[in-house]
Amino acid sequence: MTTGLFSRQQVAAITGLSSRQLSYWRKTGLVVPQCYTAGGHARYSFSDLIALRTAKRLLDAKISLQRIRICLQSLTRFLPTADRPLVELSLVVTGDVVLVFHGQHAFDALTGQQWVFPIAELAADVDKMRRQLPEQGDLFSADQKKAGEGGTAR
Amino acid sequence: MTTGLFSRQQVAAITGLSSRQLSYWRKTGLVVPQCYTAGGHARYSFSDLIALRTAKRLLDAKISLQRIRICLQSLTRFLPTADRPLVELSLVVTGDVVLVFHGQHAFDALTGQQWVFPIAELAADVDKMRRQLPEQGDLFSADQKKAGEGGTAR
DNA sequence: ATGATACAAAAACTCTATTTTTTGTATCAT
DNA sequence: ATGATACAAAAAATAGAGTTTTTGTATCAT
Repeated sequence: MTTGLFSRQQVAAITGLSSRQLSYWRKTGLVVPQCYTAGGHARYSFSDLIALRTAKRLLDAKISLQRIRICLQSLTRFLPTADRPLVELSLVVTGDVVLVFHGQHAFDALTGQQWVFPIAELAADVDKMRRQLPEQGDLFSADQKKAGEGGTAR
Repeated sequence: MTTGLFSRQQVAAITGLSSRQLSYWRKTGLVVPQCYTAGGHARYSFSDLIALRTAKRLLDAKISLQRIRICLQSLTRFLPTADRPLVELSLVVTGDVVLVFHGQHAFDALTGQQWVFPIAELAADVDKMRRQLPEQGDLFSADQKKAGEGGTAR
């Protein structure tokens, strides 16, 4: 029943995008409808809708079209298995960045930088530091005595 | 035993920060030691170490001091319960952004924008769109017929 | 209705020059 | 050793002019 392909008007109504945007995005290859009528009119599939919706969200999040394109480039570069990133992946968008979460990893779709500070790592750091202290044990106690002036500090 | 307070040298050795940085950060209020000796010498607590370490990580991640300060401001604004964000919270840093994860929410510590695209939401959107279609049912089928030219499109 | 085109306004980007921040090095007093 | 200070180099932020991109509006042909 709703195997549907959607016309421009419908897509505009559903996604909140303007006709102008749809045609420009089509022209520039950002989101291209998956099929056309014999008459050459665009017909958007459901997955197209999702791509459009995602792109609009990115736009609403102040990510410019140019950046969205960069995202798509690095996404297909880093995740070649993803045919249509805007459809398949989940993104965290904020400020200047589009974060992509993929399994254990997270990376910035704009720069490709893979860079995460997981909670666990911070906890591990505390231990690491604690373990580092013995090396300083000598200096430490020495200074502690010398700095006895500090006295009641706690 | 290791209830310790740490001297400048020790802190520098442990965190990898320079003396200059420690004093500048102290002076500008980025990370201030929790206590001083009677002689007026800084003594960093363990939680100070963590704050310093976190700040250094942000620096290494190309977040400038100025941005780190902005982060701290919005963090204490958005999460007033967090006394020392650099110690308590876990951050995801990438590119230009410092993401803060706090329970279900995530937001950009730089802009304060709270903006996340969870996977679940995307799935829900699909349903939402599907539910929106009936409203367009009339146009839809009408257009489908008219656009019968499209024929074999599937 | 759709698509193509043209023109103009708005938004975003680039590049450069300038200013401010941050850090290193060195010196001095405690 | 620590902290304070001063000077200079490096890094980052800011401001502005000029360019490109994106979008709205309108017109026309199918």
